[in-house]
Amino acid sequence: MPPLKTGSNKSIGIKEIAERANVSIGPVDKVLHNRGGVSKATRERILQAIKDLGYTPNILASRLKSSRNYTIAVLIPEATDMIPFWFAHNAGFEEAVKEVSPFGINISILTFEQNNEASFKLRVDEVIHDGYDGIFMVPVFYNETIRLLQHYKNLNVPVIFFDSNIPGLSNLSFIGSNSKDSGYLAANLMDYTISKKADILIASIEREEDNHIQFSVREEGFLTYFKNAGRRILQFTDNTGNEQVISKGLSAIFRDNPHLEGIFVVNGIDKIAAAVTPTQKSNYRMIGYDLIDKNIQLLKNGAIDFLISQQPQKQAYQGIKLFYDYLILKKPIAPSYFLPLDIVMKTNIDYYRFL
Amino acid sequence: MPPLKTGSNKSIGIKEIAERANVSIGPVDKVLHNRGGVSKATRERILQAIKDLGYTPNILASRLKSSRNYTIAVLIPEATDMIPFWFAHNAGFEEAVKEVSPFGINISILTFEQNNEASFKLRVDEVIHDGYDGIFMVPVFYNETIRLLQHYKNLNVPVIFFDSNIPGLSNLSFIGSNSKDSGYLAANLMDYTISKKADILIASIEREEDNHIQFSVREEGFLTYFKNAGRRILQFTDNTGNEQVISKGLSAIFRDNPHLEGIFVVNGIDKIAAAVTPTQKSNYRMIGYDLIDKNIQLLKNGAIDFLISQQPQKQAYQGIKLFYDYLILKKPIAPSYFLPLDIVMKTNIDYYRFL
DNA sequence: TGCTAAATAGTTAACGTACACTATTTCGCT
DNA sequence: AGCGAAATAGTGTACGTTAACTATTTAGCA
Repeated sequence: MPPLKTGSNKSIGIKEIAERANVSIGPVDKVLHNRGGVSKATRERILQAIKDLGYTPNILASRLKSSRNYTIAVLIPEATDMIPFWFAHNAGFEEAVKEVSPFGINISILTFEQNNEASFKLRVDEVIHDGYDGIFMVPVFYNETIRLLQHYKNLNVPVIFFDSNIPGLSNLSFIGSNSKDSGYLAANLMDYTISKKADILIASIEREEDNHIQFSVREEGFLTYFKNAGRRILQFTDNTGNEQVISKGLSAIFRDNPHLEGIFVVNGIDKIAAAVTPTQKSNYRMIGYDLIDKNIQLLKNGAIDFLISQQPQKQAYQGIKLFYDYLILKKPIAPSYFLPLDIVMKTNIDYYRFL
Repeated sequence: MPPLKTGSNKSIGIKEIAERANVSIGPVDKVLHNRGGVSKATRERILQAIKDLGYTPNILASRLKSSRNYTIAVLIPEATDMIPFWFAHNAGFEEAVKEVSPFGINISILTFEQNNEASFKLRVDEVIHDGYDGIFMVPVFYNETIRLLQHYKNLNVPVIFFDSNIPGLSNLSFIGSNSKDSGYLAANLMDYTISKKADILIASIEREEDNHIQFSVREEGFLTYFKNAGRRILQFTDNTGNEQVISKGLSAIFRDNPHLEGIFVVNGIDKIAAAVTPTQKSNYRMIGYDLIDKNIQLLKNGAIDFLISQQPQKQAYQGIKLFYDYLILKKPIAPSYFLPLDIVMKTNIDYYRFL
């Protein structure tokens, strides 16, 4: 059998289609870019020639000549010691920029405080004022997001959400993972690792600076799985952030619930896991979120059993490449891209530490 | 804080470095490509100018002009109904080719029969005879692989292994996953999902056409985890491929081993799972490999609990992009790239069905 | 009909690089 | 010193596209 070859050899350029349409390359280029100034008849002929010859633009030559630059504004919460989650995206942005910058796509990273609408508004003002060719953002605050969208809708500038979604808006696309499914998955995994009738604790940490909606959707997914399963599900919510307090609270729960075997931690698993002694831990399975350094440490030493990762680097990487697809390659963009929910444990964590 | 901008604006080309080195672009180009014909002194000056100005070649212009083409031979076992695993790579190859073909990288897929060294030899002959600019291959047969490597070593043509590795050879790199770790991971997962002292069965199907080495390494990793764990580990190997026979064999094992709770299937989990009745299945956890269609079906209907994926599409995609990195961007290539071992279950499978 | 403006079509100069080709310099040798 | 070959340096064209600019045609109107 003959080997399968890819790629075409004879390149068909605007010169060829000009020839076939009996015009010079001028009008061809005008047609290709909808720049007007071409009579209807020749336009038709050119269009036909393009179809006949199967013309595909040479993006190399195109980029070389035009050298139009696109700057994408990346609106992302600021990573802090409290919320190190947002650190992870950087690697993805870097990698993506390396690939697409020869094509004129660059990014401006604009951070804001996750719990501070004013700081978000400031950035939105900036983005509107400075004028970007694309927006890649976490739509944390509804009203300001709307404002940004409305401004850029008229300008036909692509806005893509990531990490969390607000459905029904005029953004071009969303890339991230499905929070509800992630809760459902966690429940499924939990179900496998504890005994049939054991109780489960849902633990969370209430902090002003967090994205509550996403967390409650995780919980919703988790609860959906166990609906009518006849398990007793307990709740523990801390709002101090103090390890001593958490430790005390959990100890009381452990004492009062002898059938408890699993702990699903909606957020801040580093705090929760640190508040559980190794002796206590040996009786429970703990599942939580996010491959931040602290959590990886806790996973490795057995304080955490499973982490579910939303692959932030990949979100960043793929997201930027979506702008490349849209702006340079003119490819159609799907309304949403869901990345896999990775199950990470002690024995496969090392493979997830890089992009 | 000012926004972080990426990418440089003022482009420095060979013209600029020529100017700074007080020569015309001719010698600059010669130096850049080591084509000789430049005196030592001017060579030094040019090199210095390149360093001073931080020149990076414009790959767009470079590609546009030279239009040198690279064809990569992909040596991969033929996918069949018996071994559908190799189907999965196609999507990855396609995706990668789409991205790199503007840069002149194309592939020729050459398939061989996995259990037939003669067919492999034929392909090696072909690859040697036709002359390729890169080889991406599954090194199934040792001697022929050596022959191919020796031929291309002198020509400085990059050879990259994928899926399985033969360490210590002169290939440029390997991309795939670590089979031993995958067995170890499976064991870890199994340990979580069955009770403390339960027995485990390791099941496999012996077929001529399979890659035995990889399978035994999986088993080795699995056994390593349970070394000294005090669990009883049973073995079941079928060499008929007949569902009836497998079913009988398993039933006997189930009958004789009341403490059996987990089944680790090294290969051919579709056959094994199909031979277990739903009633029987309710007593066991089953973990196996490969996201082939049949297995996905079985995972969805509960006949399989966990699948470990080696991400064949991703291997294919990343592998081809390695050639792009090496041949076009002249980036250094690491000796090995290990892809994550994904844990897939009913509740996250849908996110793994695409690349 | 003749003139002008508007509409349409054609020409051309880059973009940064590769490389073949030509021009100049260097240097050995008689 | 003068010649020619070898070594080195410089020039120019093309890759396919963009877009500004120029040329031509069409059409409106007095």
